[in-house]
Amino acid sequence: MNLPQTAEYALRALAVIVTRGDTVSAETIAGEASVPQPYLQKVLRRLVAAGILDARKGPGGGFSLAKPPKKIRLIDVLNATDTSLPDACAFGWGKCDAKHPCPLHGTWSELKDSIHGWASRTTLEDVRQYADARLTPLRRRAP
Amino acid sequence: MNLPQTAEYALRALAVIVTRGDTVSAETIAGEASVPQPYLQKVLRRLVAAGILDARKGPGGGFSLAKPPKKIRLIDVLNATDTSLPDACAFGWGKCDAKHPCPLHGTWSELKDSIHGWASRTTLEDVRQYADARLTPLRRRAP
DNA sequence: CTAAAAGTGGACATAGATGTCCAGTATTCG
DNA sequence: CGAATACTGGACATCTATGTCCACTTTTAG
Repeated sequence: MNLPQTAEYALRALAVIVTRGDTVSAETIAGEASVPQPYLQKVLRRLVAAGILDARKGPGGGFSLAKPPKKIRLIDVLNATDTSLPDACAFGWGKCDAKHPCPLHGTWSELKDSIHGWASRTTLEDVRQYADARLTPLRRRAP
Repeated sequence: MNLPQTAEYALRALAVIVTRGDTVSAETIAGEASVPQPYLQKVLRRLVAAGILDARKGPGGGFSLAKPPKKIRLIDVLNATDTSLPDACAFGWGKCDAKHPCPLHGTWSELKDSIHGWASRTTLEDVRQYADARLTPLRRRAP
């Protein structure tokens, strides 16, 4: 019941990029996010393919967000990394809903709903704000 | 971000056993829960080893709960199947807490807490009650 | 124009989760 | 007692996620 490594790495990379606010090279991201660089490259490619990141080659190149942080929901990131959230009936039924529930339906729905809610509601803007508020507290001191 | 098959199978098996309320053979469980029997046996063994189920050999034998449903939390079932819930820092930091948070700490904690809460709070008694209320509505009709 | 920086694409390797099988052991019942 | 019923334990097969490597292309800057 964990995020796949791939998805976690994607989130780490995006956290680095969004807190920096501009273009960051794969090498830098790998260092800051403690991700093996060869694999990270592969993950970043997927985020580019999904339209979440822009890539720029050549000296000074790297990766930057392709849209405003507020427009990038965690669920978009998870989709881009082939990470499926709990969806199917936990009891293995093809049709399973409130009208024709399997024995696990109630219990399982609670979990599903809360995970889906989290992934749909949270955006990179939330990550940015958190990091901004908690990681650089000096900036916010009263004069 | 799904439960491992093994854990899901364990939950299915327990749902069958708790709704029946007495000893059920592996063959019956496999049929009702749509789980391949050879693998199910392996899963059931783990639940026995963890003290969640009792096993009885011989004709009329099978598996039954080793304790009252209320005493069996989902998290116990997950532990018995080696299913770890999200725990470590999503950013890869060794130390990461509210005082020294990584950039993902806030976002990640929301998810972790809700999954942990669900698994710790929910017991097989909840599953039993749900099944009892929703799956056999006839029993509950007014006279 | 050319050399260095940096991303791209795909082949290949590995480990752990999933799943099958079979020979053994215990228990019940006639 | 002995035969049928179930559970037990472990060996073995397979597939997917993870991870590495390398040759290639594009872009910048002098």
